[in-house]
Amino acid sequence: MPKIGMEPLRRKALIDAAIVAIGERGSLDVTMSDIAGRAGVSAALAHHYFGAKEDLLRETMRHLLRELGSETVAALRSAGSSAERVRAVIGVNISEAQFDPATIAGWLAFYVEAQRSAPMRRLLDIYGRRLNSNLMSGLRPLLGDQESSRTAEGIAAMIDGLYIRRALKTGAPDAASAVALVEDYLDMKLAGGGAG
Amino acid sequence: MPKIGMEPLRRKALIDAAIVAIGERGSLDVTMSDIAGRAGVSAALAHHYFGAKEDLLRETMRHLLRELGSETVAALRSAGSSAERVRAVIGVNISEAQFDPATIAGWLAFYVEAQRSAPMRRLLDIYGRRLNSNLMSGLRPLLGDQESSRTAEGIAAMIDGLYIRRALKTGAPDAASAVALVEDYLDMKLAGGGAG
Amino acid sequence: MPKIGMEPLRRKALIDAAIVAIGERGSLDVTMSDIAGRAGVSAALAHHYFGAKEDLLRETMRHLLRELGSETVAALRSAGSSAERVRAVIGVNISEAQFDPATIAGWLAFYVEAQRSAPMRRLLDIYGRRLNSNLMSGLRPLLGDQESSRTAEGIAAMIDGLYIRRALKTGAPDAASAVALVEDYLDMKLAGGGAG
Amino acid sequence: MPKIGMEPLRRKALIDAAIVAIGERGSLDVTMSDIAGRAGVSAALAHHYFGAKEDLLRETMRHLLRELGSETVAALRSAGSSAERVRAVIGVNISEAQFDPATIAGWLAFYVEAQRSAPMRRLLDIYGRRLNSNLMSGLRPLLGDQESSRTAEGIAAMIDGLYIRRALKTGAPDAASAVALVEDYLDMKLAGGGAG
DNA sequence: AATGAATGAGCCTTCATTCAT
DNA sequence: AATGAATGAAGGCTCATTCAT
Repeated sequence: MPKIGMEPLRRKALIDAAIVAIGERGSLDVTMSDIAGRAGVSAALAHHYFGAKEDLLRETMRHLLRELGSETVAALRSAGSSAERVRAVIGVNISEAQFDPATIAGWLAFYVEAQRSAPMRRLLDIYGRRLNSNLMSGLRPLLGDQESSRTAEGIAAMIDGLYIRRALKTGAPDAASAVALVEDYLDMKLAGGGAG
Repeated sequence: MPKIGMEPLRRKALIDAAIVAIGERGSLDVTMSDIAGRAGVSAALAHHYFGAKEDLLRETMRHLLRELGSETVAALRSAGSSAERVRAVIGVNISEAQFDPATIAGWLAFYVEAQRSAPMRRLLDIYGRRLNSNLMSGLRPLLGDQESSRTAEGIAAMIDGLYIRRALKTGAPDAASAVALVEDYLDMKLAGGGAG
Repeated sequence: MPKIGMEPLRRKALIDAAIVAIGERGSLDVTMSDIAGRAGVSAALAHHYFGAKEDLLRETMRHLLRELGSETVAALRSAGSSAERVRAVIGVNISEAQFDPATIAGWLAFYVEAQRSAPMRRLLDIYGRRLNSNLMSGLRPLLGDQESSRTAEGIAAMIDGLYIRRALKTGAPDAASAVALVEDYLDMKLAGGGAG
Repeated sequence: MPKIGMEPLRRKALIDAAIVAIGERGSLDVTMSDIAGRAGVSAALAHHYFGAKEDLLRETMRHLLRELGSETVAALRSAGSSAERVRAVIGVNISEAQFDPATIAGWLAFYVEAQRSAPMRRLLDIYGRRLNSNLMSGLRPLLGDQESSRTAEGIAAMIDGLYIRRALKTGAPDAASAVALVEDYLDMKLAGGGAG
């Protein structure tokens, strides 16, 4: 019987391969042949399923976003207090899964690409807004609108900064220390520090 | 007009053109022709003066580093207290000059490239160590070794994070707000907040 | 028409085209585009099948060697006496097939290239050793070790010399005269002439 | 005072540099910059004195020919008998001076170029005719017209063959053995061997 | 006499993409 | 469903050559 229902499998394999390839190379500057080869198929098939390279990359990014999204939902579900919600969001963004170099390299590459590609930027905006809203929902009950906003911004910046530093590997903190650094910032805020 | 002594002028023009091109494109994925064209010369001349594309890019990065270095030295010179030293360093890294989108995009592009290119990574390491040492020299008298180290790390991460967010332009803070955000963090630390 | 199994055909066509191109030009200084064009394909395809220009050239030389090898084997098979073996080897090296200007130009070009390229030199060494061993196997029973060695050297030198003179076309002898010249040398040796 | 009469010095230096460069590279595929650099001048000056690369190369070849010519004249002057004349010609063509690898590589390179360039071919033809006439003038009194012609051809072929083998260095005979090989051929001819 | 400055032309090579099977 | 075949377009790099000084 002819192989049926291969499409989802192939798409998944290609996206996974793309993540690995991008992770290794540290940028989106990977060839379709390379990705397809890692997925065990021909480059022509990759085009067959995704259209153009750009589409495959966009799907890959979407995949990363979706994964982060599910992890976040799961983490928030078991968070009781407002503070716990904030910590959950921080924890997910700097979890072992997200903080592995290949994944980080992927994120970075997409950040770079987003400067040029509107669709990519739109995807990243979604992520940004979601992160912000998740942080705000935990912070607002504790700090008020203005300070919450400021704090969310600080946390987000720190996370992004830790990502980029981690990507370069040189003396970058591991996930645990990174989380500690951000939570330390949060703790100071919750303790009433800051401009407020 | 004399046709002699063009080399330094051309090198400068080519490096400036490279920064602009990289800034516009948001990555190192620019062509020699593009860069040379912006500098008003042929691609062949760019090769004549720099050898290979890689060399031109490395020189460009070196230029960025050197500029940041001079600004830092100047800023530190007029800093009186330890706290002022730290604020000076923050101020330079998020100065109008450094925080302009094209320059930032250049930095980012080099960060990405550093994942793959050892020479680039070495250059970035220099920057990282210099930033850290500058921060530490101001923090240590105020916070002690351990907390200084932590704080320096936090500040550096925040700066990098603000850079990357700024590169995407979407709703990113301007230089002034960015400085305020980092100084807020610093103030809390100096006020005795944090893990200590 | 089936579009499968083109590889061996294309490889053959490209190698043939390379021989013609090199023959016309008289050196390896031919472009991939030229070769590909003669084979009726794009330059990109030539790269697809051979990797780099160097590889195509090496394969081309290997092809020349292999052809000479087969012809030699065939000729030796029908050689009865020792003397006939020697004549067979001479005949093959200066056969109509080998003595055609394009083929000769190819050989010459490879000789030149071998001065610079170790892989090419290795290939030519194989040819040299094989020619010598073939000549020796016929000569040794008739002339003894030392004189055989000398004679083989003389024959080989004469053949190479005739090749190079033929390549220049100007007043060079045709295959028949060339063979006669070498056989004349051989006959004198067999008749007891020379230093012995 | 302005440097006067530099022209002949520069021309000589450039031609010498060309010989060295060609000898090292084993072909005419050398750059004007390389040659000029070896001569201690700019590439522009080489053009100033020679016009185009082709002209410099032609002059270089002419120089090689002229040198061989003078050596031949000198050698013939001290040759008494006809046989000695022939040996003198052989000796000059395979003298230490002519048989050094760089010079040989130069000759070979010009042989190759002559396939394409009419002017080069004309120069080589001069050499060929001169060699033939020199050999014939010594052989004719001893062997008669027909056999002389044949013998001259054989000697010339052997010399060319020894050159090419020498260029590849691999197990090629030194000048002395090479001379011995050709003289052995000559001796057999003079002793009455051959087709006659 | 001599050279730095500058370029056009050309070549190798890579790669995304299409197509027929 | 899958792939080998094939190519156009583009980029990096080299080099002979010209020109103004």
